[in-house]
Amino acid sequence: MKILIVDDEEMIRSVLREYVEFEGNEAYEAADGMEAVRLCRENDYDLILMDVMMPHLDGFSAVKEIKKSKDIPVIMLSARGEEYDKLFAFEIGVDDYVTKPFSPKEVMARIQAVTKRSKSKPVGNEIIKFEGLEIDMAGRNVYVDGVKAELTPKEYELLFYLVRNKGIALTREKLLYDVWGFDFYGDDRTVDTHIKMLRGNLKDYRKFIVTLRGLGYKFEE
Amino acid sequence: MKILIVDDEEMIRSVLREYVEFEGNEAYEAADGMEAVRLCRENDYDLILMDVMMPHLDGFSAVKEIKKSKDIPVIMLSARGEEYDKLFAFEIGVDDYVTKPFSPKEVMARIQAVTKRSKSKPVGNEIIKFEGLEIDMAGRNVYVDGVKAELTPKEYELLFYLVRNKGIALTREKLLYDVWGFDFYGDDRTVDTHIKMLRGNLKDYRKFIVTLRGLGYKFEE
DNA sequence: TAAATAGGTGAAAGATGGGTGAAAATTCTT
DNA sequence: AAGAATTTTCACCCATCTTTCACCTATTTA
Repeated sequence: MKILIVDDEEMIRSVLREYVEFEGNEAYEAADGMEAVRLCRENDYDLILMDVMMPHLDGFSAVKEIKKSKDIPVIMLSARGEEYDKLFAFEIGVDDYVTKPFSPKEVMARIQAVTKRSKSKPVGNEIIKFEGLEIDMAGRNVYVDGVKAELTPKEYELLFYLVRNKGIALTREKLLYDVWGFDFYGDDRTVDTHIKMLRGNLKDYRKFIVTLRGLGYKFEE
Repeated sequence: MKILIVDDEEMIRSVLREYVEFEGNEAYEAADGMEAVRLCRENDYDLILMDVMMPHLDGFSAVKEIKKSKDIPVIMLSARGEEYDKLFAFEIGVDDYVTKPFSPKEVMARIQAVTKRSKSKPVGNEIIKFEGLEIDMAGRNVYVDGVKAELTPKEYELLFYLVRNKGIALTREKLLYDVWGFDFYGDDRTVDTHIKMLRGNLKDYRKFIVTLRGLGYKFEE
């Protein structure tokens, strides 16, 4: 098993590495969220141990970014008393979390549990329907009145994001950050163009994508 | 929640029943499509777990028949490798499907997902009410006696700000600074005009926006 | 009561924002 | 390497929104 350890403290990384390797795994290290994201783009890991508080890019944002392209189990490491939203953690797909200071043994036990669990993780085939618009996020399929709509990758991402946040007003900035990624530094109007394309592909159901003048867009049933 | 389990194998039915009841739901059983259709005519269920392959009347045909009169969420149970037309499943209104052999846990997760989805239609967004005035900040919606009020961006911003600070006296200067932005160097009376427009759009509920002579405005319940 | 002050109002000029199409840049295929 | 597909930028245009301002009415004060 290839395990990526992400923490800004060299000491913690080396302690974890020792135990991870002792159990017969390969350990890799990253000193902050940014580096973790970069490494995950280029390599495949079986599990990530991710600290919450780090310079440059915090653990949550990093996980969010990584989970966009790869579904890797994640265990968060947080300092005792560090307040964070567990529900939020669950939403972005964190599998478990450990509070510092932790015993390495405890971490190893969590690793065992998570990897065993994720192996039997079911694949979702959830189908969401809005009138004649059918959306299968897991299967990356969208049907317009029963006919498969051929969307580009960005269009799928954008639509899925809008649907996941249906009824909520989303600014262009938020869309760019969450759909395009924190590292996208481009024009706001990029969103407009993709919305245009998406609307074109949704035919009659373009009505679900509502423009909020002066703000952005939202998906509304 | 009343859940109807439809499968010709007694074993599968009882396993599912156990889990369904464990989660605090009422379980009902049918051994084939025909029986399921009959039961649905006479009773109301909140969800149906329907096997595809069954004697007398298969799952698809049964669902098609049931959906004619009642819109009940359906999760299909299909054997691995059983080939069937997913598009057809979409069309007749199947909400999700699970492949056998499945872990009961998996099925329960799907049930949760499907029911949560159909329940959370009112998006769970916080809607603040003042008599017949409903305000949904996340969704950028304002309803006056149930009718959507079409506000301009500034009007939304202004109203939301007033409501967030309800009961608090706000000077024109503070409103300009917080709603318009620190970099706005314009006339005080701009606020007046927007208040006017806002009041016009709130109809009877204009009364909530109180003028404080010599000071500014406040929102008061 | 008259004058002074503050807020309400309507109209009109000016600014802004978003849809759109096309072209440029990038990425993916062959 | 060339070609195709996709993403991104950008400028134009029009509808909408914002802001100002002059005038009016209401309230307060002298």
